[in-house]
Amino acid sequence: MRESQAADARRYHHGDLRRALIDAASRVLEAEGPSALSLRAVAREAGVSPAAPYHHFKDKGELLEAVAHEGWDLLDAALAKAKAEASSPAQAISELGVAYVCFARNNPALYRVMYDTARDREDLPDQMKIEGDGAYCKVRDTLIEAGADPKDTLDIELATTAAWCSGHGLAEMAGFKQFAHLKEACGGEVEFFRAVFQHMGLAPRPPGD
Amino acid sequence: MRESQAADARRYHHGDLRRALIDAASRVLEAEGPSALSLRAVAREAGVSPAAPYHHFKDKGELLEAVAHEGWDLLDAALAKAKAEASSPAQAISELGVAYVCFARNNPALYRVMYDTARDREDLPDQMKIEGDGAYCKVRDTLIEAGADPKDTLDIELATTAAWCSGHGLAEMAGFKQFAHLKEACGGEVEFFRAVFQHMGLAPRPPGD
DNA sequence: TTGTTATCTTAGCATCGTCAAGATAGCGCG
DNA sequence: CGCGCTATCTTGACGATGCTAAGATAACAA
Repeated sequence: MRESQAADARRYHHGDLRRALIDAASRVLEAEGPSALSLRAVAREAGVSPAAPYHHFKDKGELLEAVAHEGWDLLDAALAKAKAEASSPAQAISELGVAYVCFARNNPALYRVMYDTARDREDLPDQMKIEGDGAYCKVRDTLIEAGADPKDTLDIELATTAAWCSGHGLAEMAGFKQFAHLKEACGGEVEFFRAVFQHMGLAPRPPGD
Repeated sequence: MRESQAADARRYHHGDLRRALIDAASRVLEAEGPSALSLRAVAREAGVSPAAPYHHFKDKGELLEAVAHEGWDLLDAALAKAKAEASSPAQAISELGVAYVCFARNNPALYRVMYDTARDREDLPDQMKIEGDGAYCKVRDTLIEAGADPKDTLDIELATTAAWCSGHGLAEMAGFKQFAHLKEACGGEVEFFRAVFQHMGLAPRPPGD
């Protein structure tokens, strides 16, 4: 019997179509890229009619938002893991950056959807809000742990913004083959990320700051 | 003989439809945003049938590439102007960044098309090529003029890449209203850009580097 | 003038997002 | 158990999109 399944989700005819649609969308996204992510393709992948999604999402954008939301959660988890594994706050900053860019490189289509939907809403997801304990706050906290003055709030916010923008910029650029030879010269993609971050002042600089 | 009109452009029935289509696309883009930029809308704006563009562009992507190309030229000009007006090489670096972000903020839809088409080609336009005298090279030259060691080519390329990524990252983020209060606290949008760049090590740092 | 060829239009195809109306199935209530 | 209610899903349709094929048209070359 299906009634015993976990989660308080709707489970009428299909079971939990909302969940199934998000998963189907993620599958299509990974397999065929963002341009192939049509509502009808998602419905097809989930094995339902083209109009079925409209009983769970207002429109296509709302489905994408749900997919993006999962993406932000994944990114948040990746950053948390990187922070936890760092040996020092100074190292943590650099590792957060590397983890961020690696996430974007490993999930390029999802990363794109995340920012595209954010742009459409002219807003940012909770994970990047100044309040709370999202990814943005993880970066800020790490900067404070690394020695930034927690009392100079403007300076802290600016530094966090600078770090986030740097990571996002590199994440978007890293996909272009223009940088292939630089990655090679650095001895690998991750090493390339580290080297670029050093030039951004995000990696620990040998002499005192 | 091409008749007397200027430009060696095609001018059969319409005159110069290729040119007119690019202009129409730019107009649609500025007026209605990237999501409204359909081939049919552009044809409508130019006053021709929906199939007419296919005699001048292989497909929609090629039209967008043409629009993007003009965008990169505009961006290049904006950077050249900023560099020319800077009072010192160190200032020039910061001013290049500010000019870059301002361009993106003043032409958000165009900026989007520029990078979207570049992503589709998995390549970057000439303006960002390592060779030549495009925008990328302007940044690199300015870094050298500001004191970077021109012999350490890897370091130079990494520094240029870091600068470009920082600018792009800030350009993309600057559109979110999340940062409205930061802009206010800095006393304006441009001042906000400058402040972020300082945290990225792109603005001139008081003590010698 | 005549023929050629580039240019543009008309008509059509498959797909997309979305909606309205009908069918279906699980649930509560008697 | 039976009845109805309502959420869920399907069918069918509309307008719009990217793109193609076939025909009309106008500039050029001879």
